[in-house]
Amino acid sequence: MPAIKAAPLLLGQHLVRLTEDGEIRCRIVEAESYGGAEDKGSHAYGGRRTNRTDVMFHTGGTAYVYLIYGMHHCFNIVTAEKNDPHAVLIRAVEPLTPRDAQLMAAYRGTAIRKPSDLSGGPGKLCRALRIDRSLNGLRLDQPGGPLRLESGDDPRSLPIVQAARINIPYAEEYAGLPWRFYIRDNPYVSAHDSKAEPFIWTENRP
DNA sequence: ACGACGATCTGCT
DNA sequence: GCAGATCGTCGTA
Repeated sequence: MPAIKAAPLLLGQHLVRLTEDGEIRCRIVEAESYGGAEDKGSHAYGGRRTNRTDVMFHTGGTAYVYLIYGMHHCFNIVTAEKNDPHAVLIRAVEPLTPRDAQLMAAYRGTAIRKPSDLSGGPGKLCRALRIDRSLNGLRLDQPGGPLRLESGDDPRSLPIVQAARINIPYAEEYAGLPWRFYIRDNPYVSAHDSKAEPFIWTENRP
């Protein structure tokens, strides 16, 4: 399905990471859509298919992980059919239990003063969950896999805020589009938008 | 083969 | 609020 439709549906869903230290469970609280070859903000703009963007052309449910600024990883979920490059960038997650939070904090290796320090931001959550490019191209629907997506809260019950995407000034007319979704007032979200109106997701939104 | 730059984060002012 | 880190990727030659 198109990333713009998949992004709000991913809110509340669980992300499960299996490492040698055990399993970490969290739920997605912020997601940003990168939709199709026409999106000037997307790595696959114009249908650009390179070694890096190749997995964006895979079928929905595949992980797209890349390195940014030479030091941070970003994790995306591919959402459409083969050869149609839609993906949703996961921008923030919330640990389900104190034990999950504790393991994530250990992986972060920096002082956690507020919830968003732990996993509020695409690079932070990747560090907190030990996600790197070794997971690029991974299927997220494999039981027992190192990283997987499982059903969690029904997004229809969540107050969802739709706001502009972050940090894509080069995207021209696509830069300001409200293609970022997050759970209202959630402390793990990377950036709140005071002007945006929250809504309850229905079949016809967005 | 080279150079510019990025879907970010951190620490310091 | 802002500079610096740090390297894979991609366009250009």
